[in-house]
Amino acid sequence: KEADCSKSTIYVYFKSKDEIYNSIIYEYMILMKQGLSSCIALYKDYQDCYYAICNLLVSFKEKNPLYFESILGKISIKTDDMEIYPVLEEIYKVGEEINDIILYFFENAIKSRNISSETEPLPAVFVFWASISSIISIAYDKEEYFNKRLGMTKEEFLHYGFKLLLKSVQI
Amino acid sequence: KEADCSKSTIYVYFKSKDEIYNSIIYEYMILMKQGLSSCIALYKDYQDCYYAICNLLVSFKEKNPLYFESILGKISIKTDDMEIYPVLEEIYKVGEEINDIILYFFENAIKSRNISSETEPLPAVFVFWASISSIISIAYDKEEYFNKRLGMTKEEFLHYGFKLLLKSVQI
Amino acid sequence: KEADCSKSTIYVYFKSKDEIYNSIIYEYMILMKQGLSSCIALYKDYQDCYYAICNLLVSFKEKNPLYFESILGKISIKTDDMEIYPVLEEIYKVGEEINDIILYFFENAIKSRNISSETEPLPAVFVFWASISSIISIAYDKEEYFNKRLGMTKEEFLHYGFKLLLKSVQI
Amino acid sequence: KEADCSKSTIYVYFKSKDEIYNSIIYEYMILMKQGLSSCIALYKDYQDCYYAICNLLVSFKEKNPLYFESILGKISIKTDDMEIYPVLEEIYKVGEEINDIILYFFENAIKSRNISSETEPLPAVFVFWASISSIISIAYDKEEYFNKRLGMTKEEFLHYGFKLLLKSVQI
DNA sequence: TATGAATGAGGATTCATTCAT
DNA sequence: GATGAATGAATCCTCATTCAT
Repeated sequence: KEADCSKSTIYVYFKSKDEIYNSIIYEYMILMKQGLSSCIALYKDYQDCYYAICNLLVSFKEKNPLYFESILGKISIKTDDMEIYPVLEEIYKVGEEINDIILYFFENAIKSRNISSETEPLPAVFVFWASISSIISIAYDKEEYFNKRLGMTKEEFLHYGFKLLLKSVQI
Repeated sequence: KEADCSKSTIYVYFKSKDEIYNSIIYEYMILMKQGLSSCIALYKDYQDCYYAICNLLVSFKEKNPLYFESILGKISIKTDDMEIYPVLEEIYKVGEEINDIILYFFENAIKSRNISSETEPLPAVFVFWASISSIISIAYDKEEYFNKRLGMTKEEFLHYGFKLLLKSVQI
Repeated sequence: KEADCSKSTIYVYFKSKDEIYNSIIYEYMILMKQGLSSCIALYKDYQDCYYAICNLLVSFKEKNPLYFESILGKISIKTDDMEIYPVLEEIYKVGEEINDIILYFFENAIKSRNISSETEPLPAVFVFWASISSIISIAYDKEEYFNKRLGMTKEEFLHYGFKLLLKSVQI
Repeated sequence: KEADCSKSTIYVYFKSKDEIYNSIIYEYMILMKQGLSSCIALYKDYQDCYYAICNLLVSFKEKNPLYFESILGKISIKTDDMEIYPVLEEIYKVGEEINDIILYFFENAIKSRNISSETEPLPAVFVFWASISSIISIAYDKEEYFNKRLGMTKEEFLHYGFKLLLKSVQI
């Protein structure tokens, strides 16, 4: 409806529903990568950068609630369907690039002695990736509950969560 | 097949597929609650207890990969369907009890000065809940990738993730 | 419509359209085999038997014009789909049995010196099978034309064709 | 693709898929007629001519396996669609001309006392037409089976079939 | 003349659910 | 209480055809 065209027209541009889905994921991942690059480029202070990245993810959840988890879930996944849907290969590549950006953030913060040198940067990338995205998801899903039981707005909860996580690697 | 009865017979006991699904979730949540209670009861050292809880969640993912996320997602959620499916009310209640158990763990660890008194226990419950479950999920989903790129087994990655998280609240 | 049930009901009994199609073919082939057996059993004179077989085929075309060619086409064909549709295996077997019946007819007629001993019975089975079925098909398809241009009824044409064919092996 | 034009362009030259199909058939029928004329002109010996015609048909099957049956099936068919697709009228005419060529072959062979004077040439045209084309079709469709069960190559089977058929009219 | 873009109508298939017995 | 039989509604997808340019 939004594209103002009939169902059959979609099939002129995409081979199957799977391809539509993968293409959407791919587009969002490209945006995600660009957003992350900007964060790294703009914020030199590691804390500013960290929160900028967190907020970027929040804005993705805000704009694409339905695809948020899918986007993150597609990172670092190889499948046999890659031969059928070449876009999956592209998705994998952007996923790697996204990982590399976060990895760069950790390595830099270790070098500048802002986060503990004990931190193994590569696994930490995935621990943070998983934790942050999951915190964002529950902040949205359980917003009402958090208002009532915790007396916290979604934003307050998110900030608390991001801060707590960061402590795990801070000196 | 496993229940050794026909599809129609299921409808004698459950109103709909949704109700079946919710009932399964409910059963698993009861088991989860019992498991958590046991952890709290058995392990007096806060670290032992923490890892016991983590391992409990891992064993749930192992046994019920398909329901793992659903179980955790259903905690602390109120919906309009509660009037249609009374089991949702029960799910909510067990969810609260599960939260209370984890909360008790945090409060105790704060009292015994094992974890930082700055930690706000109630929001921390949710941050940990979200992070641990998400780390477990990606450990299983991206196992192959972690083996290759990180040179880590699933178990090593999980232990690293759990340890890192705990640091966020440790003194 | 004829089965007085909805499309979905069909899928309770058959896995796919292919399976429906193959099952129909199979049923007709069983009938064909039974019909041929009866001919062989009933008619001891080779000419009587030959025409009885021809007429049997005509009656099949009459009753199942749409499947007639398919039935004959499925004889002696092996395909990779046999693993997917077990009924294809059955179709192949009945096809072989049908071939054996016709083969028996030829061998007997050779033994009884009614048809030429030069005739190689096995290839002859297929030549006759192909020719007779094709003659029947055109007799029905071009009936109107034959009426006008040849001044022959369908039945006259068929009889002429069958007789002509038989001459090819007669002493 | 082969015509190096877009799908829509086809519709400039043809009204519908049916018309494309009929036009292809028509072209092949013209070729068939020319081929048959050549056979008649080139081979004066009736046997040489007969086998030349058979081989011509085989080469048509070889080159256009998908259209072979259609080409032969369209001969001597009148339909109501003739008003919609004028090419069907043309197809009918060439069909008649093809019939006349074969008819001429039979009449000549009867005159020259090479084939039996009992043979009614006009119906024989159709019996041979049907039989030869059907033998060719099964030779291709069941080639593998014939190799195994009959120990015959496609070519051997075809030659055997053509020879057998000819016996039906030989003196 | 040529075509890019679009699509309606249909077709195969699935699946949660119902209901008479 | 248990179930065999049935199905409506939806979903993914195809394809011959149209039409504005």
